[in-house]
Amino acid sequence: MNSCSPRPIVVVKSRLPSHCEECDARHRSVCNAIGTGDLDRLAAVATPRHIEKGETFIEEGQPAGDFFNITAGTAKLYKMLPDGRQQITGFAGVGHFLGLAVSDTYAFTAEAIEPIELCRFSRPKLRTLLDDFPLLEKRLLETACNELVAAQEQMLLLGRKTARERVASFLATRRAEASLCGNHGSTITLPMTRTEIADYLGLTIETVSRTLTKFKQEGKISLPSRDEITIKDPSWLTTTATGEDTASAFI
Amino acid sequence: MNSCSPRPIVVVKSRLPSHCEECDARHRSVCNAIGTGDLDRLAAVATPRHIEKGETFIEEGQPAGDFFNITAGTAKLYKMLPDGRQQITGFAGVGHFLGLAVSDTYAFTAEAIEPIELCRFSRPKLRTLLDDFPLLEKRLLETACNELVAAQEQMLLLGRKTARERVASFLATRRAEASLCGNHGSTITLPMTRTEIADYLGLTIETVSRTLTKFKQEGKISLPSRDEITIKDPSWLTTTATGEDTASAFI
DNA sequence: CGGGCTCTTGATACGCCTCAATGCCCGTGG
DNA sequence: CCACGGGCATTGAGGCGTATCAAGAGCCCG
Repeated sequence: MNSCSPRPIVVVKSRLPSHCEECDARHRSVCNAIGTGDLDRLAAVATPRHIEKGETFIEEGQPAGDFFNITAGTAKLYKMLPDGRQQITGFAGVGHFLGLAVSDTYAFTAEAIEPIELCRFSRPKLRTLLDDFPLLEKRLLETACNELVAAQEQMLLLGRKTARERVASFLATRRAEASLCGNHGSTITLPMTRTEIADYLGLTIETVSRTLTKFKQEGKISLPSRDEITIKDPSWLTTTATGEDTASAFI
Repeated sequence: MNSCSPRPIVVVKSRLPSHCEECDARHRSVCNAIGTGDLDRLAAVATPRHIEKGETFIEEGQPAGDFFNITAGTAKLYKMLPDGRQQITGFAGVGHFLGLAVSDTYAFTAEAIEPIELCRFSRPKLRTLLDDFPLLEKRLLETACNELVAAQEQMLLLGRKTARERVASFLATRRAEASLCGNHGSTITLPMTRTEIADYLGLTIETVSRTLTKFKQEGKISLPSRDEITIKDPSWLTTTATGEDTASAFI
């Protein structure tokens, strides 16, 4: 869920297996469970691959044979209904590990919204790795738990929040993630379109757009460009995200 | 998420630590990662406890010191907004393991909607157990992944499904879970109230009630009692749950 | 047989969706 | 350099689905 790719996007050279030590994902991914001395073991079972923007590399319902670790770029993860409605369940950035489903088919589709570099692991190869590095399994459990917490937060958003609260929550989360990545400025850069934001928040593109316009008119944000948003009032954002601003005093 | 407690509820005698082998959760929980010969090790670190209906045993935001394994009854897991709106993120039944959050505070509240029997593990004690039984950690990762898949499915429901589809999905899921527990009848028993169903589906109690009434009028279900629902047309249920019944031909 | 609870049903309001048009940005080619 | 076109975003008008507010019905239990 943490998409920390630098902007503007520069050409990223494909990472060879032997380059695990200099990988951008090295320190923010589960890979950090493996000591530098054993990195060649990891590199031996990881196949690097490049994914174009718009290309899907995991498809819902298809046999789940591989796992992926993103080393550059961002993907959207989504589920679809037969009539085409879709729900984005999350965005996967650098360091994100994908394909954890125990089931034999993938539960969601993953599509690149920026050019992606990733490492592919086959199921049996990952298994041997897990057997040799118990710490790796611990790290996977940790990340799964963190994603579970994020999923519950998203359920609260989708089930109970208003459009205003959803958009504010989205901006607050994006800003918090940017901070984690070392970017403490008040301007956030969005790799996704309005449509993708809408599909993530359970809204329509028009509602997202109208809500952002309203925030701008209220002086809380500004929109320097299509993919940039400047937060002018951070504390307002967090209170709006949870509805505290409209909540009348509750005794 | 699997609540398989028999109805009507009979008095369940508190399970002493040494009784792990005859525990109802023994074979459907992570406990099955521990061989029968080592059960005394498990029993030694598990503190059995009884929870009354309506009592909470995990509170959102409180320090996360313990883990729980439910051996009888059902709990609702929910998050709340400052103004009182709440979203139930899941129901935890027999065999469900709770408290997996890596963070130092709980991410949700757990409240018994039926009388509950559970085993409590302190954080350090679970850690030693995990170190001694690597298989247990594998099982925890499996269950976390399964919950993640369920959470994504619920996000699709909350973000993109209509009230009709939500209620149909809920009934379909409940029926599937009952089947897993050996109950293959077409009547499902609900341990939760209409309000709780509404808070789980992101709806109001009135909408849930109206939708069920409509399904009854259409001859798809019948409502023998307050907490029982008979599915008269299972295939209709699954198509309605995904919107296939209203989806016009998409070329 | 009443009291309190949950559930059901009805009337109305409102937030978001839908449909449709316009505007903006940017790459392309004359 | 500017006209053109395509994609994406914004804005507007109107409709629909679900929420809200308000009774009334059914059920359980004393």
